[in-house]
Amino acid sequence: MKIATWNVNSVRTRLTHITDWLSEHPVDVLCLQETKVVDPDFPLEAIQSVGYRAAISGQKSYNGVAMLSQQPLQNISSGFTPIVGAAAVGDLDDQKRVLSGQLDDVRIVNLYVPNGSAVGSEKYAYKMRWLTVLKTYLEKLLADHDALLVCGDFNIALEDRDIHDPQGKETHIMSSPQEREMLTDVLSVGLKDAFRKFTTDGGHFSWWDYRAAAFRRNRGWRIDHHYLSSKLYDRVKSCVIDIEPRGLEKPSDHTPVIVEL
DNA sequence: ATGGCCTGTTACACAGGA
Repeated sequence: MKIATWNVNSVRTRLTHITDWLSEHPVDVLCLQETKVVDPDFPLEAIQSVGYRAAISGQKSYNGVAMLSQQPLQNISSGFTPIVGAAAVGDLDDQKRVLSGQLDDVRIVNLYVPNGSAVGSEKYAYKMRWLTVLKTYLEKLLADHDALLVCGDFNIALEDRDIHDPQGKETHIMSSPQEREMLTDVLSVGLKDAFRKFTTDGGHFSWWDYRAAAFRRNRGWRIDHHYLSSKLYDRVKSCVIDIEPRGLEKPSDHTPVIVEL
């Protein structure tokens, strides 16, 4: 089984990149983030034309997640609320960032973690609050599903080897010590990084800034991840980053990351 | 040289991204 994650920065603008990629890489499930479209306007026909169906949770202009799959997913759930209850979630499900579904025995969670804007900002506090609820959400899911895969755009690079240049990391969004501690705490529920099972060196990234020729110079960050429960971590065969779509005309600033179970 | 870009919006500059 192959599962991929890709922040496409607008599903409509990136539609041919997505359908071309699926035709060349027929993964079982492709998890998308930042679809930036309300559900009635999701480009379903184009997705269906390459043999996929879509579970979607979108909103206008911002955020939005989708799961494209060849076979129908089971037990699709959107947001934190169905798992942890409305009281714990508050307003956090107003932004569409969480989608989950099951394929065979594998429970898949697709996440678009808040960016956080700048360390210490209001959006940064929102990111921390969101991650606190995420931990509860994953704890509850793990209690019912020992084969759990949590993927998406985490907007956090956990280690210095995940950044082209760790200088200034203490105050930079995505690498501040508080963010790293918070994500480490979330993963302590029982999840491990699939990519680091196979690749230990630096220089491997999933996002490059549009500015300053960052991709050409490989000045990137590894912020898109697949985290696996112990059962799946033992079973995972590969985890690779496909940098090719980042080099296309008018690309997303992120590129797909693929696991094979 | 510490900035450079991109997307969507009842847009015509701005918010948000990372």
